[in-house]
Amino acid sequence: MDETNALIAQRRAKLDALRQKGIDPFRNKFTPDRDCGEARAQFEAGLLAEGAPVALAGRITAHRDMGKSQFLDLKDQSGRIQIYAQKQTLGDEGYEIFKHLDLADFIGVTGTLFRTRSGEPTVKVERFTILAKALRPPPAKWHGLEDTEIRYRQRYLDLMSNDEVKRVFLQRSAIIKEIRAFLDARGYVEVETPMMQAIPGGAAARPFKTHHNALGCDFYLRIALELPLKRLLVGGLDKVFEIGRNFRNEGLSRKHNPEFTMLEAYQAFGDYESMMELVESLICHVAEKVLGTLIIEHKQDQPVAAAITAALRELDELSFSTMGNLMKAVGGDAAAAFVADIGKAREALVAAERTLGQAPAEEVAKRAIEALLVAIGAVGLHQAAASRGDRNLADHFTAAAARFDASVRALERHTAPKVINLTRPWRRVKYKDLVRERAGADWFDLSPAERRRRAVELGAEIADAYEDFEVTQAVFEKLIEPTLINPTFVTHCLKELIPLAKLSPEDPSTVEVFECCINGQEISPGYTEQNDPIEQRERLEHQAGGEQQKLDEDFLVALEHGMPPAGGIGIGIDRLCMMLLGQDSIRDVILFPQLKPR
RNA sequence: GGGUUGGUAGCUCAGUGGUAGAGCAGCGGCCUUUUAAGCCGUUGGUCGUGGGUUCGAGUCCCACCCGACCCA
Repeated sequence: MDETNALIAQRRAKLDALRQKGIDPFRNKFTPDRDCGEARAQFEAGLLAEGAPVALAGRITAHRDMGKSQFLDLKDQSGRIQIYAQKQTLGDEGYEIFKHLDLADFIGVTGTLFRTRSGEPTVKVERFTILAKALRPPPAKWHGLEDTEIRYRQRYLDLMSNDEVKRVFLQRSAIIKEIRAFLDARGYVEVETPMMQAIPGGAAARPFKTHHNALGCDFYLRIALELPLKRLLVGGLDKVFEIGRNFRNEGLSRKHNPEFTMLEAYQAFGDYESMMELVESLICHVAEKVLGTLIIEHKQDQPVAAAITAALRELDELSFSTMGNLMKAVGGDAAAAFVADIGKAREALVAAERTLGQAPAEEVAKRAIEALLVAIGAVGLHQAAASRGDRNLADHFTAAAARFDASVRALERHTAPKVINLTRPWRRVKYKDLVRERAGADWFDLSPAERRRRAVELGAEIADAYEDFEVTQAVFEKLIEPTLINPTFVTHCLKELIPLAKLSPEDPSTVEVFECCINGQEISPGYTEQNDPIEQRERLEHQAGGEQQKLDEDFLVALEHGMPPAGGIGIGIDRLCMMLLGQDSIRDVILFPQLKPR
């Protein structure tokens, strides 16, 4: 945001020069007769003939100066079209002004369509108007904008220079539009409920707190949409939904933004089974409308590149840090052999990295793993000899081998193409059956202490304070959920996890719910909603844990007035977009992700 | 919160203690069908911030700020 920059000063000087000439560089209005992309497409399709007049407006994104004529690229949301200006058409003065236009300026042009020698549809400019002068230079011409911090803080620059980013956000908009269309067609009514609540409920999460001056009381930003929507079921709105922002005062990560968008929908006289059908149909509808397919492939170039870069650093670190001590411990020849082996592994890694972009990422990952196995072999071979001479060195080798192992595991996650197949019907499996499948058929027959021990054996992190059901849930979240790439309805979860759902008559230790997992993430929960006010109070009191969380008494009063049996769902819109649009980070599907203020 | 890693020109990046660089963008010149146009010339830096070590720091050390990734 440097104000003294020479490039900015130059542009301001140009602005002043224009004003001197009596030209207003910030116009109120110019009316194009079509979009840039539209004009190009219509010309290509023969709908506009050679010589057809057009009026277009857009931002200048490139220019090729030929002396007495020049080509510019004009870009608007629809796309890009080339324009061509000649000195003889614009006149000496007009051409002089045109020549001093800057990249990123907005202009409007009128002229006629023609095709250049190389076949490019082009507008021969007859008149032009400067619509908005850009006083700062745009980011790179063909590198795009790479700096993640600027991309997130100044998203407009990201959108301006990275077409792929623009595409993602246009598709996010299309996804939300199709969700509305789908629910509307099924007779759901869209409503809006308060974001500021005296008692935040409907989920277990830390809320943001704010204060209302006139009312003299505190409010919380909502953490879920659930409780107001259920009040509407009581009121007789039988099919309702809301798409809105929730706020949770918790950590930020690849999967979490403090404010995120949820869809919640409730249907009177539905249950968790009818809601599974809804979720399945809704997501398939959206995928087909927006993507035109139910088979979604995710590129893995970025995680593979990151894993290889990390592995290269490990390799370099090892050869630099051990060389001297290794010479002392095992002698020059052996040390040289070791370094040569590591060097070979390094070369193979670099070679693999170079093929990224050409070869499929999963092939690259496989080659990188082979390279790392060479390095691990070399470490193993020399470790025994080295450890006789030097204790610290042996520790160093052990640590290095462990880090290489970690790198291999990271790469192994990407050795198969990542494809999500949304073709129906989606798998439905009971929570307990899935846990038995992955953690042992006898899982629920074990004593709590045995379960805890096996969970640790399986690699889950178990805190001492965990209750028994939390141990099972940790196994589910850490070991099972990440493997559920294709859509899976995990039904009948443990009742302790979900206080707002009805118990399952066939197994009262579970509730009639599902968690729909896709892409290794929970995307959509759905319940047969609890409508027994007495039962609901008990469950909430048990969850509330006494004083720490206040009960929403008005919600319980509403239930006492009678809520019809109902099914409800939530869908995390951001995660749905990540899954459908192949984005690994929630920040890449939220226009303005939360960052710390500068 | 912890680990790893990054911040150098408008952008993308080099720069392993000894005169701060390249490409693109910019500015000037040549060129009336170019398209990552080309050719010639040229401007541009608080090296994230603040300390320290040193004859000398973009580079080494310490603290802090802001990102990214992984973990909690």
